[in-house]
Amino acid sequence: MQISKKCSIAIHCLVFINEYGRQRKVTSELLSLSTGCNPVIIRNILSSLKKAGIVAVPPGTGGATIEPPLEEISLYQICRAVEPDAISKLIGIHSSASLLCPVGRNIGRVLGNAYQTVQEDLADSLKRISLQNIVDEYHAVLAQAE
Amino acid sequence: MQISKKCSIAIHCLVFINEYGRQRKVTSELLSLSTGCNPVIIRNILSSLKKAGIVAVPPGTGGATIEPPLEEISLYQICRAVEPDAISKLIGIHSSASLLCPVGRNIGRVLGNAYQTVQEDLADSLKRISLQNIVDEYHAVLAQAE
DNA sequence: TGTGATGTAAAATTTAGAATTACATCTTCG
DNA sequence: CGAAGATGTAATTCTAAATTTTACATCACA
Repeated sequence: MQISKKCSIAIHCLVFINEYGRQRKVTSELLSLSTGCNPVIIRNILSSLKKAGIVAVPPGTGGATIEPPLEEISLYQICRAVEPDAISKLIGIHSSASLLCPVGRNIGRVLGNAYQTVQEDLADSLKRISLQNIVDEYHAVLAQAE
Repeated sequence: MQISKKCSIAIHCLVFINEYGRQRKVTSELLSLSTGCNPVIIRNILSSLKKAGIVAVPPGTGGATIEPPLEEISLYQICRAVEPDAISKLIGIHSSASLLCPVGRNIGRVLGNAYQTVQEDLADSLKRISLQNIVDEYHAVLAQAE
């Protein structure tokens, strides 16, 4: 029960800013048109990305730009910025187990330990993909779509 | 938005069956008491595990048993059995992107390609953990809890 | 100082997950 | 045979989480 589409929307926004940010001012309004979701969601996402140092948004006047070089931005950072505990809550654990049963009393801890490895593997996997990779992929898909 | 607690409940059931299945008949009623969730959910989960060849449930008389050796059952198999497309839908993709925008038109495919790698990594990670590992961990936690 | 932006809180809506109800079916035992 | 104790599953209801919307405060520049 966990990684929502916020992460995908964030990537969409970053690709868009990268493509068009030099030609025009990219506002949350514009991004909301391209992504098809509410401007408020965009603002929340940009706000999170800003706090993580991934984008800069000048106050008052608006218009987002990407801060670090694309190779240095990983999917992990994006995901982490937008949904801080998506990864730690990757696999849901039932909280209703009976304390009267030895299995019920301890299953939570057992699962937590086992899942931690998986979560670390997932984090590593996300760290290996950079925004640069995504942008390259975007251009490849774009070229092929003609 | 994705891996539900069904997977955890399934593991709970399997550990329980492994611990007590030799002494008594483990019914869905009993498992529902230990897990704290509805007998129907347990039956659905056992039914999925049965189809995947992980447990056997004699018709009519009831009482679940584990089929293959514990080392041969991976978390991947369990997860797969219980929620066939949890992994392929690990990270949500927004479907509302505008077709009028080049980014919007192609972002779905771009994200799909990028996420596929992540999904494969996750699957590999889940394959590396066996039910035997979980049972060992359970006994370790049990010993430590005294 | 008015306009076009962003930043957020709070409420409403939608959707997915989980629980419940209901009933069909199966096997063994009295 | 037929009642009892199980599972199998469809259909419905309930609940919690995600998403969207509304509303309004704030900021910079012309």
